[in-house]
Parts: sequence; structure tokens; C-alpha cells
Amino acid sequence: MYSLAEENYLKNIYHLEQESNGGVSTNAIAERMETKPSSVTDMVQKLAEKKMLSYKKYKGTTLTKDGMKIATGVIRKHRLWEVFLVDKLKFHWDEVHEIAEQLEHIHSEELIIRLDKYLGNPDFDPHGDPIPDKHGNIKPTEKKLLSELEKKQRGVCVGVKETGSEFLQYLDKRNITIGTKINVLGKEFFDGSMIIQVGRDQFFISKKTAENLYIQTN
Amino acid sequence: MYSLAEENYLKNIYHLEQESNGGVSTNAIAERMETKPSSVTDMVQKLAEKKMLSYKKYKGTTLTKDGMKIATGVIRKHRLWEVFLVDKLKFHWDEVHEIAEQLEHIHSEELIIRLDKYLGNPDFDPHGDPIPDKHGNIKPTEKKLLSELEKKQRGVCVGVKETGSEFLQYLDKRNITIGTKINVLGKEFFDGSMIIQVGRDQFFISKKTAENLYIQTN
DNA sequence: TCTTATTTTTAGATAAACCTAAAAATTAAA
DNA sequence: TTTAATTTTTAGGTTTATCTAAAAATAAGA
Repeated sequence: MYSLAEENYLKNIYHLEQESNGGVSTNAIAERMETKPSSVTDMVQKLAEKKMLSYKKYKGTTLTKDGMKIATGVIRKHRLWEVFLVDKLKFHWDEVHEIAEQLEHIHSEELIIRLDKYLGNPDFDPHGDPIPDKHGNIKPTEKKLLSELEKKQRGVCVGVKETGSEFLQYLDKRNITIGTKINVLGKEFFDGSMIIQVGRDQFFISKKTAENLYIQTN
Repeated sequence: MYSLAEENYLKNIYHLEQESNGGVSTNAIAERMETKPSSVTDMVQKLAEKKMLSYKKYKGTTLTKDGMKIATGVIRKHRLWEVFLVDKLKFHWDEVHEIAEQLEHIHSEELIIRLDKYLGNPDFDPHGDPIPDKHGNIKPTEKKLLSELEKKQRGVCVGVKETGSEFLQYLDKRNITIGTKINVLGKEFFDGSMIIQVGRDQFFISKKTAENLYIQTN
């Protein structure tokens, strides 16, 4: 059984690893977790002894398979609880993070199995982030541009081509901004229009719109 | 905001106070919490400084109003979560205690308001224990122990005193649960054992069992 | 009452997770 | 390539919540 602090380190190192494909630096961890580099060194050395990550002094760290398992387990719990809070308790999707941050550390296999089932085995959380399965597997995604994406692909909005306020206001109305995760649910061959998922909403966008959104898939 | 350890002390001191109407001794707390008396002294002195309880060396402790508020708040959360686990996630009533023991420490006013509403503002948890309202008030119930009933008296099982899963499973085997009607057919003066009727079945129960079942007679 | 037993508290240690300040290693710049 | 800047680690300290062992207070028994 891992402590709250250990679980948080593993979770955050996992996220950093995903973002920066490669080893994670001590300072990066410290900054993300709002703690001091010296504290990070302590914990990282402890987790290395427990074989949760591999670590060479001054060289950064990478999670091991075991560390990955814990990290994705915590993320799975976090995202399932977020679905519960939004779908069942009717929280707004921007109110749930802090509560899920606590709930993700509840220890009980059976609880998560039942919660998952109760929620209808959801694949995404209310922010559109994928929920890892019980083995820690997350559906892999690639790097492309929104208009270039096909049905069932997903990515993060990293910029816009057209910067006119009309277009930006249009995006705002649909809650699309930098960092927004977008899921392509359907794509029309005829005119290139799409049905996309943003958070928990689904709607239609034209080819023109899709051609003006830069998307990063990872 | 109170720490997990502080909340657990307040909760357990509250329960001990209810059971033994009066001040609670250091040893009693230590035994209930499976810790050492010296640890209890430390914590009790700390909580006394925070005005959560009143304490005189060698004289035991009593919760203050503030301490009571925290304690009943934790108990409220514990019992609401138990209702969630049984009613929504279909856990069996003997499996929920440990998980609720963790969930009771999640900090969020709004979460509990919504959870309470979602569950239909229940008054009792799956073991028949009353759920304190948001102000910490508990509806007084006129329940007695089955062992207090005499021959030919009858009533409805409204709760259990002992909540260990062994006891709950024993009750299950005999189809006794919250709401079950029980008829006392006979009572032995010698050892306090009883012959009771449950549905169409009649069987023998020991004094110990009878002392752990709450009955409402009307 | 006086001695013994029990309960409770104090004193001093430990482990986890953090901190500050200083030293060491690495990277960047002149 | 040598110096300067940055990053990372070490050393030593703090807080929370525990513990053991010993001392002090209270309760019980002769």
C-alpha cells in the first residue's frame, strides 16, 4: 500500500513523462507539485529503492512498470470519481478536480470495480480525458491537425490559425480554448464537417472551423 | 481544517462518551483506537489546546461543542457514504465499514450536501444507525436491545450494536436484517438465551446475540 | 492508613514528509 | 576551455503522530 504522498509523486511524474516524452527532471517535479527540489530528491530516492522508478543522480527519473501501474491506477480513480461527481451529483465540470484529488486516494479494488460499472464503464472523464482501464492501458492517440483527424481520433487544442474575434468568440461559446481536449466522434466525407466532443458536450463543426484549429495528439 | 488523526480521535471520543455517559478515560480511548495511552495523552492535550475538548490531567476528557460538531460531522459523512455504498453500488452491509472509514475524511461541504440529496436524505445508515443532520443533531430513537425484551414481546430489528462482518453474516444466515420482525417465544433466566421467531423460522439465540440487536417495539 | 497495583503522564526516540542553506555536479556562456 | 549560471543533491532541522520506558498520580487492598 502506498502513501498519499507517494501516490501523488507517481501520478505527477507520470503526467510529466507523458508531456515531455522522456526522463523527468527534479525541478520539473518540484514546480508541478509546488514543493522544493530537495524534497523531490528525497522522495525520488525513496521511490527508486522501492523500484517504482529508475533514477540516476543528476539525470532525472522514469517510472518503472510498477510505478506506471500505481500512477495509472490513481488517475483511473480520479477520473471515475469526476464522472460520478458530474453525472450523478450534478456538479459542474470545473468544480470537481479538488474533490477528485482527495477521492483518488481511497483504497479499495472492489469500490472502483463497482463504481466503474455503476457509471456505465465510461471511457472519458468530464474534461474529455481518457480513463485508463484496470490494467492501466489508455487508448493511444497520434499527432495531427483537427481537419486532418479522422473519426474516433482525439487531441488537444494548441492554437488557432484564424485569430479574428468572431472565430474566437465562436470557440468560446463552445468552450474551446488552448488546452481543450477534442474528440472526433464523426466526420462527413461530403463536406469535411465533423461531430466533435468537447468535455461532455457533442456538436457539429464545419470544415472551415476544423481547418483553423491546431491540434496536438499525443 | 482538521487532520485525519484529529478527526478520528474526536469521532472515537464521541462514541465513547455516548456509551459511557460521562468523561472518557485515556485508557478507554487507547483501547478503542488500538494505540498506546501515551499517544492518547499527546493528542488529547493538543485537542484541548484547540478547544475541541476539555481535559484535566488524570481526570479524563469530554468533548466541547466545537469538538462535538467535528465528531458528528465525520459520523454523518461515514453513514451517508455507507448508504451510498449499499444503495447505489450494491455492496453488502457488512462490507462497507472500512471503505466508509476512509471516505468519512473527504473534505467538501458541497459534496455532502449533494450526496445527501442524491441518496434521498436518508435518516438511517444500512446498519440502522441514525445519520446526524448537518447541525449534528441526531433524532432520538426509542430502541431497546433484544435482550431487554421478555417472552411474548415482539418488535422490529432497527439496528445492530456489534458491526463486525462475522456477526452480520451470522444474522444473514438467519435472515435477520434491518426491518425484520422478531417475536420472542421464550427466554431462559439461567443464561439469558432466547427462542425467537423470524418469519416462519424459530430458533435459539444466545444472550450475546440478543445484546447486540436493537429492536423497536410499538 | 500504608502499601501495592493500576492508570496516566512525561521524557526521549523514531519515521514520514517536508523545509533551508550550503555544497557538488552539470550545463551554458564568454 | 575556463568561468559563470543553473540544477541537483546533501546535511541538518521541523512538524505530526507514533512509540518505549520510566516517573508520577490515583485507586485499591490489606
